[in-house]
Amino acid sequence: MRREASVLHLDLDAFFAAVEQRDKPSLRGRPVVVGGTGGRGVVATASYEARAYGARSAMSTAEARRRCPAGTAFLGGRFGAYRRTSEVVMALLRELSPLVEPVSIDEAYVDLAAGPGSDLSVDGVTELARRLKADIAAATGGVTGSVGIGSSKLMAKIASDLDKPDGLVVVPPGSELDVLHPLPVTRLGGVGPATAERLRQVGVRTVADLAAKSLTDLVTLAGRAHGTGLYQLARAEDERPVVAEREAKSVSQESTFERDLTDLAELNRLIDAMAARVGERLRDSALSGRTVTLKLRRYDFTTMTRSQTLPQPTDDARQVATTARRLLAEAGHGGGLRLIGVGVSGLSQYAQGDLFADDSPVEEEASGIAVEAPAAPEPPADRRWWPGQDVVHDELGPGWVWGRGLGRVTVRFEGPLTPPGPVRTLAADDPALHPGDPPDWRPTTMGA
DNA sequence: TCTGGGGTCCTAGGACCC
DNA sequence: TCTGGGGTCCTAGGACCC
Repeated sequence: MRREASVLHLDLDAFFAAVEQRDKPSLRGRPVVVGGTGGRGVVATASYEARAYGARSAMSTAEARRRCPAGTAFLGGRFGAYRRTSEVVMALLRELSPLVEPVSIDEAYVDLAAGPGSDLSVDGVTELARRLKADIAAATGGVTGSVGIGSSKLMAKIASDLDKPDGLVVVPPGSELDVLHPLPVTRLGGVGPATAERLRQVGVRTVADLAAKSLTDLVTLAGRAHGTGLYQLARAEDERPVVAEREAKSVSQESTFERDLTDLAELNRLIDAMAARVGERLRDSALSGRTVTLKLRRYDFTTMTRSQTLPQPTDDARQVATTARRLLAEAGHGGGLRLIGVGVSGLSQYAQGDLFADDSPVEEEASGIAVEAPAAPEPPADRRWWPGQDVVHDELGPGWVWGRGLGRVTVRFEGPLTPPGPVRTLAADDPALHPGDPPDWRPTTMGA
């Protein structure tokens, strides 16, 4: 805990949904749910309008559909658009200080004490946050964020959560415990459902209750590391530094299927495809790893992992795939699998095979698909389109997919800088309709 | 039509080594 | 030769986060 409120936490509000509402004017002010739109999808983000009907992150999309009224937009994610917007925000944070720790695409800590601004008084950081929020909204086309500032990561994060959305809370140094102690323990990072239930059983509901427990009690209850952590957080003791660069510890790829799969050849082909993507990502980041992990989720949702550590690190898709296939053969797949994941951990900087790797196109071969899989059947025309997708029509211009089915696709033709636009239903195989790029939300100043 | 996908960190037991 | 102790690696699972 520092003597000044010099740690800032930013949390963008309902971020995915906010980007969708920016780019799709007809959705502004209306309920929007972003996430998996298939039968086994879950909600990634619900707009505040959708939250009013009870839609929540991590809820199954089926449940959100039950709760939300007709006309609610259920969209798959457009991660390229989110990433671009996030980069604009992170760049603004780096103007405050070089020490910026992104936690996720929509969240970051900033160490203001490492920045050029010297006024770390409560008034000073409040004014800084006010300007930051205005800059973010202006640069992103209206995406808002909640800012918390305090004497530690703990307090900054708690503060940003106190007044969502579009909030600004500074916890003055010295008042940490006044803010912390009345809160439910579940507001502390690291207290999830399991820990909350155990704490409840010993009469702990608030952070003040937690602070009354002895270190020994908490270690017994939650384990050595976690118990010690809880003991300190309850006292606002938090010395965790803001860390700009964190090295990746693992790279993985997983997929839940629309229906449970039982066919070994099909499962092996999926392993190959996932291994190919993992290998590609490893090589993109110049990493290789020694431990290959296969994750399986069975028909009954029980989850297991099987791993094997190789003698040498690898970034080779074939080696990852071969290892994962063997792990699957040993683990079995009786009853059917709903999910498979392939991952590599134990990472190091340099790929062992790099010096000798040919740069011929091994990837298709490595995936196994070109070698032994029958050619994937061309998906039906309407399967090319998914809700929320950016498209462009040769005559009608840019727009986005509202829905699809029965050989048709419904598109709304509008963009971030247009008024709400018209809806047209087209043949799914309309040759004039193409996948599009995320639209630019910034008004063009030069002729583009 | 229950329950995504990408991660991190911790624990615990057994193997193995000194 | 009847019983040690510590350290590291590997594997599996669980809790948690966004």
